[in-house]
Formats: sequence, structure tokens, C-alpha cells
Amino acid sequence: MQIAIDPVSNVPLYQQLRDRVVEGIASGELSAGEPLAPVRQLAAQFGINPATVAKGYDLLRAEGLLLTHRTAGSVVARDPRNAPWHADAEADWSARLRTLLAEAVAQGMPDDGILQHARSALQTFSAARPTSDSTTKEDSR
Amino acid sequence: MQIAIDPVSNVPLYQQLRDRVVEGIASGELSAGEPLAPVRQLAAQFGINPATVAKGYDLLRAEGLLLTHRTAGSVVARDPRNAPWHADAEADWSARLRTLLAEAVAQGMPDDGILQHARSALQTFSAARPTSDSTTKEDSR
DNA sequence: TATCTGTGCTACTAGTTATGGTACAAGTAG
DNA sequence: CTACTTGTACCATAACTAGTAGCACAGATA
Repeated sequence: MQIAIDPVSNVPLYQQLRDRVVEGIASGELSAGEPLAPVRQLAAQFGINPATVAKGYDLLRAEGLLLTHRTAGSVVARDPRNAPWHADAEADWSARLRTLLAEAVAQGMPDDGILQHARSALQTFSAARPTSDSTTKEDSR
Repeated sequence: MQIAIDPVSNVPLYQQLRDRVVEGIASGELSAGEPLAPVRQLAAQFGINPATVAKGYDLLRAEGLLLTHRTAGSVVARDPRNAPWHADAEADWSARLRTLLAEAVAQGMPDDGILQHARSALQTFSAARPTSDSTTKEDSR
């Protein structure tokens, strides 16, 4: 899987790394059990520090998306096709979603336009993940 | 409008303030031309610093949602029912949406469940804003 | 067993950001 | 002009981001 990070972004490097991995898992590019590159290797690839990569991995581990065995490296832990979610985590996610959508609403984007954006984003994931999706048969509209 | 911020959140105080105001604008609780509380008043109410409130206002001003006249206070600038959006800003928003949705997908939430969350969030805005909504009449499931 | 190699982890440092405290500038009302 | 209300600017402290170096653990190998 190819990952790119933006050194001049206002988003922290470790956060960007975490985001790209999450997107990789969502799209199925990274499946459960698949190993992630060692921190040193990714650090060299991005020209950043191993500790920064490690911090990104920390986030993923805290989210239950990564398992690390000290000497064996890190592997993707959760599979998009099963897995629950802690109630607190889901509530937090929902709140963040509401805030993000509020931003678009406040800027004048109509509700159906917003939902269309959401559907498009979801399709970019399910496109590469043919199994177990529930929206291949167009819902609504 | 009643605003609440969480002093122990990992989200910066000024960011929380900005988020709450954006949600207020989206829901119509704050309409164009309506004045926002002075920085000192909000600072006293939250027990935080006037400069922190000012920084939150700075963000809103940068997003075109707020207008401030040095001695007359700040008023809501944009109305949810008109207004365009800079292309860059929309692309950035879309990218953030994709990342947020990826998080839910990676955690195993089905696509229709995600869209349902989005619809629910949008309804919490349009509920108090009877004009210009396009999803109040239940679609799908 | 002893050593080498590859892995993540921890401690320390420098720069940036977030927050608080206080003082200043600019209009408006009296 | 004086007093008051508004946002703003400046400075100090705490927290966070990113970098550097070294350590700890497990397996391979001789």
C-alpha cells in the first residue's frame, strides 16, 4: 500500500499517517493480519522520525486497529467486515460527524449535496472491497 | 444560544468554541446579523481567557462566518440558505469527511448505518430550520 | 551459550502551539 | 473630555509536536 503525507500540512504528521492507514483499512487495501512496515522503514520513506511513526501506530493501537508484538512488528488487527465498536468511541465519532456536517451546512451546502458527498466517499472504499457491502444496490434516490 | 465547552477535552478550547458556533449557525439558532457575546463575557462564562475566545472568533472570521467591528462586537455573517464556498475549502472539507467516514468503515459500521448517522445529524439542524431542507421526509429504510 | 540482527519502546531536547494574565487601542455615550 | 464597552496585542507558562539517541526484547546463527 502506498502512503503519502504532507510535511507542510497543519495536520500533525503522526495524525496524517494514522488517517492514511485508517483509510487503507476502510478500503480493504489493508486487511486483517497484514503486516505494516516497520517504523524505521516508514520513517525513512517519509523523511520523518521513527518516533513520529511510532506515535501514529500508537493511535491505531488505541483504536483497536493494530496489534504490535515487540519484535515481530505491527499487523492490522480489525477487519472492516466484523468488529463492534466501543459505545463511547461511537458517540465521539458521531459528535465529530455532526460538527463536520455542520460546517458544510453553515457554508450553504444543501443536505442532499452533503449526503451525496458521503455516498461518494463511501464508494471509494467499497469499490475495492467487493465482499460484504450493503450499498452496492443503490439506496435512496 | 447556550454553548458548552469541555475543559478536559483533547480538543483545544478555541476549537470547541468555533465548533459550537458553527453548529449553531447550521441549526439556525444563530442567524445572519445576530450578534455574538463579547469575548470577555464568554470568557467569564466558561472560565477561560478572553484571548482564547478571540482565537475562536478568528477561526470563524477566517471561514467567513463572522464579521467583527472593533467596537461593536461580532455578528454572524453568513446565512446557511445562500452562500457559496471556496473550492479549496470544499475540497479540504471533502477530504476530512472521507477520513472521518473511513474511521467508521474501518471499525465495522455498515455503509447504510453511516449514512443513517449522517441523515440524523442533518435532521438535528434542519429541525429548527424549516426552510430549505431536502431530507425531512424519510428516505430509505 | 554467545553474538548479531531486526523490531518496538523510552528518555531527553528543541521548537511550536495553546492558554492565561494583563495592558492597550478604538469607537460610543454621557 | 471622561467613562465605558468592544476587540486586540504583548508576554509568560504549560502542553504538544518532532527529532535524536540509546535501550529492551526476541529470533537467527555460529
